Amino acid sequence: MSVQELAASPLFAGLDPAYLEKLARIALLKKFERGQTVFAEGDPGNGFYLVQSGRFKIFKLSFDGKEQILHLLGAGEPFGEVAVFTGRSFPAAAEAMEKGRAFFFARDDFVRLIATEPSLAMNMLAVLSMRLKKFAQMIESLSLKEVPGRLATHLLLLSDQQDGAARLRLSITKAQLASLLGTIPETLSRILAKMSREGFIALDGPMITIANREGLAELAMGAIRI
Amino acid sequence: MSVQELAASPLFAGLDPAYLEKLARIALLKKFERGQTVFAEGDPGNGFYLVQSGRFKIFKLSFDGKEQILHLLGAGEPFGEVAVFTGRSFPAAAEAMEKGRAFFFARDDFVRLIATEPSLAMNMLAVLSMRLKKFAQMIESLSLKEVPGRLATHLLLLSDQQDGAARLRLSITKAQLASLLGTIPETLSRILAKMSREGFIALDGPMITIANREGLAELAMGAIRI
DNA sequence: CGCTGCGTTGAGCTTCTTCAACGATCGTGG
DNA sequence: CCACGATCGTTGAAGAAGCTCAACGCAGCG
Repeated sequence: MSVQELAASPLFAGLDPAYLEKLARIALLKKFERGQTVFAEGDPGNGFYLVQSGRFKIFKLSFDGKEQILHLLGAGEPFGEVAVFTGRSFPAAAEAMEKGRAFFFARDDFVRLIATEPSLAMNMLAVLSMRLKKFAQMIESLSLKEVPGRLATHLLLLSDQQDGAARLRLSITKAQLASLLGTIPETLSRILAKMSREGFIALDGPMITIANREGLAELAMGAIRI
Repeated sequence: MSVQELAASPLFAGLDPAYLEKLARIALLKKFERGQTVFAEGDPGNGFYLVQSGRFKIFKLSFDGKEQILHLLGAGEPFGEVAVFTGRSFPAAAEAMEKGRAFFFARDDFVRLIATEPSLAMNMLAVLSMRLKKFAQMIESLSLKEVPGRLATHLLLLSDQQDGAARLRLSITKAQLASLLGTIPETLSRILAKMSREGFIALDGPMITIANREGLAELAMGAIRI
C-alpha cells in the first residue's frame, strides 16, 4: 500500500516514515461499489477504515427507515475508529456513496502500533476531538435551531471551507443534504425556495449563491426568522 | 493532590503509580459554587477538568437563551478535553450544578505527560470514543425520535445503569431532564402524564416506576406511539 | 410572611411532516 | 433511437407534534 497516500491523511500526518511503512504493511485495501454497505450499525467493530477514494457516509436509520447522516467522508478521512477504542460494535452504519476504496486497519494490529507511537495517538486524539466538536454543533443545531437556521449555518460553513466563496456547488443531492440537516427533502425544498424569494440566496440547480451573507449569519444564529 | 482520587477515574485507571504521581503534581484543585460558570462557550481552552466532587453540566445556549444539555458529569469524569486536542476554544459551556470541586490540568503539562505514556493516551482515546458514541445516539434521538421515544430511551438507560431497577429516582430536576432531551418542561410534563395515564410508568414526584418495560422499549425504538 | 424555583395545565399557534401528484433528467434495454 | 423506469426535485393540502404564553398550586426558605 502506498506510504504517500497514508501520509496525506491528517491521521498520519507528521509521522516517521518508518512508522508509515509499518502502517502500510497492516493496511488492507478494500473496494466498494456505489450504495454498498461497509458495515451496519451493531456489526462487531474489528477495525477501522481510511478513505482512499470515493465518498462514504456514516448514518443512523430510524425504525421506519428514515436516515440521519452523521458524517460525509472523502479521501484521507478515517471512519469506524470509535469501535476500535470502545472495543465494541459500530455505533452507526457506513455506506459507499459512489465507487471507491478504503484501507482497512485491523484493531489489534493498529492498537499495537498506536501504543508505541505517541504522535499517532496524538493525531488520533485530535481527529476524535474534532469530531466531538462537530457532533456538539450538530446537537446544538438539531435542538436549538429550526431548519432555516441549520441550513444557513451549513451554507456559511460550506462557504468558509471554500475560502469564503459566495457561489457554492452542492456536492451531494438535496435529499442527502436534507438528511444531513435532520429534515426531509420536501421541507428543505420549501425553505430553499423561501430563502431565494427573500433574497438570501440565489438558486440554480445544484448551485447556490450567497446573496446576503449578513442575513444568512443572522438566520444561522437564530436572530431572525423567515 | 491525592493520587487515589485520580486513580479512581476511568481516565487514569491502570496507570503506573509513578505516572499518577506526576499527574497529581500538575493537577490544580478548583472550587465551584452552585451555578458557577467553569467556562463559557468560546473561552480559550488552556486545559481540561476532572470532577472531584459535585456535579457539572456541559451545555449549549441558543440565541434566545434556550439551553441544550450535552452532558452531566460526576466524580471521576473529565470535561473540556476537546479543547486540549483541537488546540482551540471550548466548544460548549460548563457550569457547576451544585457546590463541588474539579482538578484542572493545564494543556501543555498534560500533553507532555500523555506523549510519554501510551496507556494514558489509550484511556483518553477510550473516553473520547465513548463520548462520540453517546453523541451519535443523541443526534439519532433528536432527529429520528419524538419526545416520547427520547424519554423512553432515557428511562430504560437509567434503569440499565441501576441494574435494571424498575423504580428510578430522577437525580436532576424535570426542567433539566427536558433540556437533556431537547425539549421544554411543559412538553416533558405532558408526556410524562400521558405515559402514566397509559400505564407505561407510575409517577410520584421525582420517582418514576417502570410499569411496562416492553411497551417503553417499543416506544424507545419508535415501533409505537402514544 | 412573601419570594422564588419547580411543576402542571390549558389555549392557540408555528413548524414540520405526511401524503399525493407531477415535471425533469438520465441511463438502459428493446 | 426511442421508450421506460428510476431518481431527483418541487409543490399543494392536511394534519400532527411541539412550542409559546399565561395562569396557578406547591414547597422550601429567607
